[in-house]
Amino acid sequence: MSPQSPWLVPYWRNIKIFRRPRQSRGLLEPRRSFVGVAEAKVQNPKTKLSTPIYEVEGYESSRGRELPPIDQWRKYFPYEKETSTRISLRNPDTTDALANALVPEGSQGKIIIESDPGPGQLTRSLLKLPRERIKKLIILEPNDLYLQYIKPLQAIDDRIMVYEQSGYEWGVYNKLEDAGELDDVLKVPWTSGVHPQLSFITHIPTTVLGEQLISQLFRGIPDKQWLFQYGRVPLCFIMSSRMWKRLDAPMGGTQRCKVGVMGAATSEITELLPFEATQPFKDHFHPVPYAKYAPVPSKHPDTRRVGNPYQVVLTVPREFQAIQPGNLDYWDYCLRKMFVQKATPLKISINSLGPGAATLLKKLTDHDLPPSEQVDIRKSPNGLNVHEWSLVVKAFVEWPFAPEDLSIDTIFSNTNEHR
Amino acid sequence: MLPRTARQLETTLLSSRQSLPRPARLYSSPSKKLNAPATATAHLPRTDFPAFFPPPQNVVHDQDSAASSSSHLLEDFLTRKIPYTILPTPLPSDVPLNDRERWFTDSATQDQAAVMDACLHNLYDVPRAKLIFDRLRTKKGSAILHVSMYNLVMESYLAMAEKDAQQTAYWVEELWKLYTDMENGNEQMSPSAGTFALMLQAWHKYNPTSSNPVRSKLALHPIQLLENMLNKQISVVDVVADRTIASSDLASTVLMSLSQAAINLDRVAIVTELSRAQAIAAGEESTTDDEVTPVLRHKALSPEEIEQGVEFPAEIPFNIKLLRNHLAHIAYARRVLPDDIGARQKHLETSVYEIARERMKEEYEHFETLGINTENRLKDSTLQSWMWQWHQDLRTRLESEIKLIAAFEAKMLNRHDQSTQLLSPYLALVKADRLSYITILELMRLQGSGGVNHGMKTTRALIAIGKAVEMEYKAQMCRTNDIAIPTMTGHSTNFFSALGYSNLQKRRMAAARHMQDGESWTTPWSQAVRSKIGGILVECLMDVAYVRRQREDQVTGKSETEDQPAFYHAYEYVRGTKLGILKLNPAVAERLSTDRLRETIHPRHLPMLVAPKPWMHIRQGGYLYNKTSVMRFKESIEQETYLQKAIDDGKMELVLAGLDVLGSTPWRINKNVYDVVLRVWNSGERMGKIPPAVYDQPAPEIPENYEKDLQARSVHLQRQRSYTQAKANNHSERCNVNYKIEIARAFLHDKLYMPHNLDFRGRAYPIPPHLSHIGDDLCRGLLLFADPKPLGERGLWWLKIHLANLYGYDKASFQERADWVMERLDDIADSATNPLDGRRWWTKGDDPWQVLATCMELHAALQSEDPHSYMSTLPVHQDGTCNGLQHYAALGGDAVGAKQVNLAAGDRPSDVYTYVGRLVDQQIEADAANGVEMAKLLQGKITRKVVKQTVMTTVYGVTFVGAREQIEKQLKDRHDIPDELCWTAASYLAKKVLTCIGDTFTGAKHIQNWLNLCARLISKTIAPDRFIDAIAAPKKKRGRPAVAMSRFKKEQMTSVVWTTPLQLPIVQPYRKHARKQVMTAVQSVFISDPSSPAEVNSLKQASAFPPNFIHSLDATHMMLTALECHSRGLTFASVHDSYWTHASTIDSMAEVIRDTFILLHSSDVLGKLHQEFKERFKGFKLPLIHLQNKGGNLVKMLSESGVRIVATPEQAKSLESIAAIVEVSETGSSAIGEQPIGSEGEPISDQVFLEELDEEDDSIDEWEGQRKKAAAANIAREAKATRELLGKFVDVVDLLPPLPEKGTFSVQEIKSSPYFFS
DNA sequence: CTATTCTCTACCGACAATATCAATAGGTAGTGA
DNA sequence: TAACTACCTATTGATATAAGTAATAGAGAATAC
Repeated sequence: MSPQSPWLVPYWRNIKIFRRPRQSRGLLEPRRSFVGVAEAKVQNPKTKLSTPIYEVEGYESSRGRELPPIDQWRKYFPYEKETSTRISLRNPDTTDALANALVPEGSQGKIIIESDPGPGQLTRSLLKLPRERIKKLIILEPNDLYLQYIKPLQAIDDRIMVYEQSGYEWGVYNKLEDAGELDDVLKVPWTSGVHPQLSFITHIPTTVLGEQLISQLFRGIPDKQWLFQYGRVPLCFIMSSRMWKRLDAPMGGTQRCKVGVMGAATSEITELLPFEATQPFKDHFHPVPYAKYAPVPSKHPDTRRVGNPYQVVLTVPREFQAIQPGNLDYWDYCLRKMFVQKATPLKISINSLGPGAATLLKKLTDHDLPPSEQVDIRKSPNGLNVHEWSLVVKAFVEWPFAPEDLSIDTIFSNTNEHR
Repeated sequence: MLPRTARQLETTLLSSRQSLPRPARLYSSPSKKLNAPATATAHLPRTDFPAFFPPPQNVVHDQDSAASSSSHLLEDFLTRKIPYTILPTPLPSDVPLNDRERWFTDSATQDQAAVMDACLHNLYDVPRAKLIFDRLRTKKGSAILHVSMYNLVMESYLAMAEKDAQQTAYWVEELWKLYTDMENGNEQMSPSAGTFALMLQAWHKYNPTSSNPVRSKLALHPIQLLENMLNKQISVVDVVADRTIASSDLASTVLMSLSQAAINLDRVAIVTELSRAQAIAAGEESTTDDEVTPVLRHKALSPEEIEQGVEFPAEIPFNIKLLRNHLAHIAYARRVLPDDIGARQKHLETSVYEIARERMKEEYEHFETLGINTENRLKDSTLQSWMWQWHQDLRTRLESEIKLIAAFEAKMLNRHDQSTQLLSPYLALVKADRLSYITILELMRLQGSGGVNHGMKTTRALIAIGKAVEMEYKAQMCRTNDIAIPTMTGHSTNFFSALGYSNLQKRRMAAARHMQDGESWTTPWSQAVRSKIGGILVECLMDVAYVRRQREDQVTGKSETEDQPAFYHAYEYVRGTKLGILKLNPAVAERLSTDRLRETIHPRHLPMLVAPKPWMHIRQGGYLYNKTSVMRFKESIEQETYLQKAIDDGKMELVLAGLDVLGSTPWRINKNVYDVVLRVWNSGERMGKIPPAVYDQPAPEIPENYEKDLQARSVHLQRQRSYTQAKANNHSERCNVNYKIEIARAFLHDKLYMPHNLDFRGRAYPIPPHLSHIGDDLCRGLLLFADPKPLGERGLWWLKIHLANLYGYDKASFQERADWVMERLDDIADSATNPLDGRRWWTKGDDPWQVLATCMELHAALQSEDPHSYMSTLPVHQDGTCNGLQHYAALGGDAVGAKQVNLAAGDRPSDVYTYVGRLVDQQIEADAANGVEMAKLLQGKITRKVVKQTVMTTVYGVTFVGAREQIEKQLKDRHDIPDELCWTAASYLAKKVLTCIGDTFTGAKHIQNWLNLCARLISKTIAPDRFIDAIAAPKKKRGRPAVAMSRFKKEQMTSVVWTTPLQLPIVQPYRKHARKQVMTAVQSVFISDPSSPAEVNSLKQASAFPPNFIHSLDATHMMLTALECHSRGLTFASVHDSYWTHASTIDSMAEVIRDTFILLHSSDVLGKLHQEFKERFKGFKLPLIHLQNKGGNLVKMLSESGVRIVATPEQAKSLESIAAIVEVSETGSSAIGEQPIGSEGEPISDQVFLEELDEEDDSIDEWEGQRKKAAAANIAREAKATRELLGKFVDVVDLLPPLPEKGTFSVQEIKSSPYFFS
């Protein structure tokens, strides 16, 4: 086996599994799944700081502790497959503004989990805030190069805990708990307002994975999974405008989609900074694509291409959850099936829900019910609000002949044939 | 309670299967009379049936001489130059339509023709048909136009003249006009016998002295018509006997007028001919000589015929049927399938829907008598009874729906132009009653296909239903045409002699022509039309078909019912893209694995009761009325066109004869095995690969932290999903077995035959999909040869070996295997006599059901008084040991490889898998010694099983990734390697295994590479006749390279095409088909248009060529063996590389297998392929730019295989990126042609691209100069290497690598290798 | 005419993404010269 | 009657969709323009 360059290791592997190349472990040596803080402090970074391509005067001595000048980021963080789709805030003014918006004056003793911070511009802005506002800052960052600019901060500020894993691995949160990292987080009842301590921030990459993460996190809310077991924890996403548009799509519009409904049903979603505050992309984010063949105002602004607009979004779980605990799968199923024909009136599109689903129409238009409990079946799925959706789902749940197996698909994967 | 009763009834029905009436009833109508002819079969002399081939004993006496001489003939046959079928390369899609139509009809035209066809049928809308026809016939020379199309149109005109009294004059006039145009050459379409038959009728009906005179200036008197006929050398008898002449009276009249005309013209010969025809038709003259009794005259009329008022032949003086029959006898060289023998099969094929209806109705009424009221009908009855209900509703619905559609379309036509796509004509072709059955049955049949649980992909369903309607229409036409069916295409004691071949050819062509003349013109429907028709039918079905479901509320215990659609439409997402599916209501799906299914199977999917109709043409053969294609085409009309051409040219005789041989083998169901199968089935238990009735694995439990922990949740979901999948698999397996049992039961007391057709490489497959010898162990266990042969001493011995093989003991010498069996006679006897209640030894074998069958056969033989004279029917197999590698080894002369796949003799069989396993093991030992961790882990764990699949699949070009996957699976199965290491270990092993295989089969490796390279090069070429246009095409952007590059991509239209030694042209179908959305009533459907041209997929062309070539070779070997076995009187069947015959004839078959293999491989197969490429692709240009790729791999490979192209020193300088294969010529000659891209220069002559042009250098400069002037500064930026390559082309023939050198192994050694096939 | 991303990965039997919406093409009807 | 425009509809093309991409090497094609 030729030793693989760590750079060639695809991105998802670092997210899912363990950062170190296989070769670094002995064959049967158990996997080290987690690098603790203490250990990380003692242990020298495996990779040495590599010599930068261009020296910046006076910078080298503080390198790591401080970030390079923002116009030099391309040189200090050159193209790497692993990070190529990870968008990070680069402009310190923007991050300052964001930090202030997220932890405004008057906040106290916040515990913030920042997942996948990249080089850490935002991290630094957070640390610059008045000390009493933030009690603890937990960083989840898997990339070696970025860690070189994150870890030195630990020496400066003891509020920082660094975990060398991505926040996209569910396992890492179990680790946090096991390590007692969240022991001092209060469990705040859902009805007692937004969680006063805990906040979550993450940069969302421009990949399917990023978009997945967002929808997964919404899905964690109804059953109070993940951080939501502590209460209504606000989430801050630095995400593509493409994704924001989907979340923000108005009822009845062509953009309205499943994740938009799920988002609206579970959370209040706002732009934490105005759109313009993070535009244009090249002034605010890293990486800026090589301009010659991929100019930044792209022809297709709504694709996952690096360089398309990014912005900052805040989501706060709603106190009243339209999705009853345990009903998540039903919602998922109904939305998924119905949005196939999102512009077709319910009267017809309801059939997607299963054989004989047309009988649900009777329930939805039952004149014995108050008008607020009825649904206009001439509307199409993209024209329904959350309340109307909850009526549809309710009818479905109560339908004795509803399909039993709501699991993702009934199509066999055709991978494992052959005898 | 009612449900209980129903349940009981159901079990009663199930368990009493065996005692149900014999299946013959299944295919017969209630009337007893029909059965009579069928039973008469038994009394016919053996020689007459199956009459397709001469009885073996005729051949036996000169077997030796025949064998030895045939071997010479075969050798001559194989070593001659193979005649190629050559057609033009398809043109790219942006070439104007007209230029493309000569060979490949586009689907818009196809649709027009099909609508016309439909409009003509039953005179549905002849005026519209005429409009379309007039448009179509402007496309002179297009492939779609055919004289039989003209004839059908004219026939309809004539019928319209009669039907529409107001318009008689108009139609008659149009008829004569069209004829005149044909005669005077305006149409480029010469009239045929059919045309004249029509014109004579027209004259007869509307001549000035007739009762209904129509004045037409163009009308011709029979005298003139006869003159025209004679000019075209058309037989007058053919005219008289033509299909379009409906009655004997009319025929007689036509004959008279022709006779009169002949007298007037003083053509004595014609007069004589006609009077003889008259005598035949009058029954005065024996139609044939003494050998064959005239069939028709003595035939009793069938009840149907009596019903239809067919008159007794003897009662009329002139019977056209007699004449037609006579002609058929001549065309088929007297081998005509007697009506009574074909009757049951014909009835089966034509009356499926009626039979199904009767059965459903019966079932329905049966329930009625049980007192189940209509209220509960939807809930409690059986599948059949439901189907009957659905059918009633759907039929009514369709009747009104079709009217609505017709009205709507009529309205649209008034408002708009004619271009609207019409569907109503198609729907009018088949009665609503049948449309309804087709829809229901097809949906039931497709249930579970495409990996959809209890359902199917919409696209597939709609197309299948549309196609079924089309098939039904065409089957009806066949029945109406009622052409006599041949039982042979001719035979020859030797297929390979020139004389034998030309005999075959002559006879087959005469038969094909006769069939074709007897059929009226029709044309296939496009995929879009099929899916639209399917859409309408399915939509209606979903709307009307309901079942009642009942369930109890788990909390309240209250029972709820609801009427639900029996079929419903839904969408699923597959990796984020939508997929439309049609599903059965769960209540229905449940019944499919329990209820009886025979009503749901179309005979198009069943074995036949008589030997298949011999293959005469591309869709002429196999089933008697249901048209099947002789080759299974991928979505590629290119393949079809090639085959059509090859058949037309008479090159396919041996292939077709081979298929006939395979189809002529009679089979029967193994009753003893069947009984055991049935018992297992009814018990519902899991055994011998029969799945249990109720899935027996526990569902995964929900973990505690499921609610809170995202990770736990996703793990559980995954488990749940795989459980659901396994359960669904169980169900669909159960359904499959149900089908097999059902079919076996239906044929329990009959001989059955498997019609065969080919895949595009020439491999033969039995057409029946459910039950055939190509199926799984269960299918094979259920099948026996119908004709017994005495075992003999050798037969008994082979039978034992066969048993050992099936059980899995196949690595020992033959004698050891036989001994092994003898040691287990006790177990065998126990298995045979007490299969289920005994020790069940058979169930532990590799192929349990076949083991059981063999145990029974062996036991019976040993129990009999004289085992050697035991009449055995069990097929005994001879399997090639890794057949693909055998062919490779023979091609490459690999000594080591040959030994391992038993081409070379050994005292016991070699096993490649073990061998490769050992090699890998040795390397691992070495690595382990060097301290490689992974090697230490894997030490001693490399079994045969681990490497087997990979070795097998190297023939198919498995890649590293694939191999790793296979090995990983195997390692995981061992359970002695930690799961998380399996993957790494598999990576490590995969590399080793692939290298070891390469080392063992060096010759094979080289050949594989050679084939791959050839295909890679060929698929990137531009055909010579397209070349000039191709490079001149992009005019807009003045030679911008990007444009040129994409241009080249578009111009990649050349598929790899080659010809097998049996002259079958093989076209690789891999192209990048553009697909479009087509709106149907159910949903939009995403289909490709097979007739629209598409670029080749060169990657696929290259990677699939080596396996395809090898398969075309093993197919050839099989066909040769089949033909030769037939000549020697052996019963033969095959599953690609497994050859079957009676135990007693194994020895002779073994000899044939070896002879044919040796001769095949002695005929310089590869050399011929190389030669063919050189000829077929002569002048095909390859843009040099395509040789550039990442890492220069291609150039490196070419260079290593010895490719050199000649270039001038100047050129060489500019060709650095491909320097490895450039040879600088001293003389200034060059194989590289140059042409700036996209310049609008004058036409370029061919010589520019060929070598030895002194002026060429000048021309280069000139071009360069021009370009520099014209081009702006940005062009100057173009990278040097690419610019230099872009304008350069080379003949692909110059690039084809020389053949790799052959190794030392000589194929003659195979003769003495006992384990070559074993 | 380079950098980056995407695709595909074993042959055959046995084939498949679809709803929606904006933009465009094409046809009709009406009108006034 | 030819020509023009406004208006309407059928066709075409582009785009979004789901969501742990189970594990992932390496070549070749496609894409960006």
